[in-house]
Amino acid sequence: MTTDSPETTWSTAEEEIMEATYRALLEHGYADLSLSRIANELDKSKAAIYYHYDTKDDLLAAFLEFAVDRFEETVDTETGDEPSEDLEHVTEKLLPLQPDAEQRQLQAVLVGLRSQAVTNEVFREQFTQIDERLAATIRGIIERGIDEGAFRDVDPSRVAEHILATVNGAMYGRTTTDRKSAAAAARVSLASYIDSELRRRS
Amino acid sequence: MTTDSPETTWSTAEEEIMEATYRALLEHGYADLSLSRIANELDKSKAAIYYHYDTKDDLLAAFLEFAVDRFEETVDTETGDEPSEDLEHVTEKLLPLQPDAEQRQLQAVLVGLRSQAVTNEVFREQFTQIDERLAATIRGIIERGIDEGAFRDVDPSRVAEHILATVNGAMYGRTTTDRKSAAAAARVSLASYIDSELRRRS
DNA sequence: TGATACTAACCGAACGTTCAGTAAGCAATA
DNA sequence: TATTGCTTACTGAACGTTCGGTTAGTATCA
Repeated sequence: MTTDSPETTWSTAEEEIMEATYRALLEHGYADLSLSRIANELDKSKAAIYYHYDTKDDLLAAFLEFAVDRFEETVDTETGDEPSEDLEHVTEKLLPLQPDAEQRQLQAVLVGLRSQAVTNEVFREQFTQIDERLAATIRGIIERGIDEGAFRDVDPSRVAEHILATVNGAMYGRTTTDRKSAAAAARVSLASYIDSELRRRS
Repeated sequence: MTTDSPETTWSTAEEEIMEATYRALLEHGYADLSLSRIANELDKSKAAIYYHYDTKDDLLAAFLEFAVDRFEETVDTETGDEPSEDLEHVTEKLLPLQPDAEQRQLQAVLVGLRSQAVTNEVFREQFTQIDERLAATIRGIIERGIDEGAFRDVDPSRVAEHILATVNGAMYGRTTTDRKSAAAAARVSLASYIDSELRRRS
C-alpha cells in the first residue's frame, strides 16, 4: 500500500542544516524560528547557511520536504492478511497509543508547519498531498475489505475521511493540549467503530 | 448545555485593538504578526496600543481570550428534545457543512493560535480548556441519551472523544488543505456512525 | 487643572541578506 | 615534486529594515 513519492537526497551539509532547523523549531516554534537560531544549533555561521540556500524561504521549503519525508517514512506500511488488521496497523502508525519522544517531536514540528498552510500556499499544497495520500491508503484498505467480503458495503471514501479526520484530530489535540488520555480514547472508540460498523456481522 | 466561562468585558478602544489584531492575523498569520501591522489595521500609532497593553505578550493573551470567547459564542447551543438531534446540532455548529466566510476566518485564526500551544503554556492551557468543555458538552448529551434509552449503553467519554477528535480533525483539514469535500465527508460518515451505532436499534 | 487618550520621534536589538576574504583540497602542469 | 589555478565550504563584518518598547509632548474634556 506504499504510495511512492519522489524522495529528495541531501548532502551531509544540507542534512546537518535540516537537522539544526528541526532542533531550532522544536525549541522555539515556527514563529520564533530565525537563521541565527538555526546557525546556533548548527554550530556554524549564518552565512554558511546562505552558501547552501538562497533565502530563508528556500530553506523552509526544503525543510518542509525533509519533515514530510520523515513523516511518510514512519507511516509507510506493509500490507497484511486481514483488512481490519491493516486498518489497525495504519491507525497505530498515525496515532500510537504510546508515542515515543521522537514521534511526539515530529508531530509537534509538523503541527507548527501545518498551521502555516493557512496563509502559505506552498505549505498548503504539501499538506493537501499528505492528507490525499493518507486518505487513499485508508480507502484502499476499505475497498479491499469490501471486495473480500470482510467489510460491509459502505462508501469507502466517506469512511476513509472519517478515519483520517479522527486520527488527525486526536493527534492535533495530543500536541496542542494537556488532555493526556483523550487521543487514546478517541482511537479506542474508532477501533470499536471499525470493528462493529465496518466488519461484516457473522 | 451551556458551560459558563468568565466572559471578560472590553472597552471600545480595547475592542478595536482586538479587531485590528484579528485582521492582521488573518492577513499575515501568527508568525508575521507585529505591533506595526496591528497599528496599521487600527489606524492609530503603535504607542496607542502600548497605552492599553503593557507588552506584546499581554496583548496576545488578551487576544487569545477574545478569540476563544468569540468561538464559544458560536458554539453555545440550546438543548432540544432528541439527544441525537442535539448531537447533530453541536457537530453542525463546530463543523458546518457550508461554513460562511466569518466561520472560516475564525477557524483560520484559531488554528494559527492553537499551533502556538505546542511551545507556549498559556496557549496550551486555553485550548485544553476549550477541548475539555466541548468534550463535556458532547459527553453530557450522550449520557442523557443513554439515560433516556435513546442511545445504547456505550462509554460516553470514549464516544465523546471520538466525536470531538473527528470534528476537530475535519476542521483542521479544512483550514490547512485544499481538500474541499473531505471535511463534509467526514461529518456525514460521523453522523451515520452516530445514527447506526449509538441509536438503539428498534 | 488634571486625567485620558493619544502622536511623533526615537532607542537598541534582532532580523534576513550580502560581501570580501580565506583555509583546505584537488587537478593539471612544469 | 613543487607550483599554479580553481572549487568548495566556510567566517566575520556589515547592510538596510523591522522589531518590541520608550519618552516627551499635546489635544480633548470633565
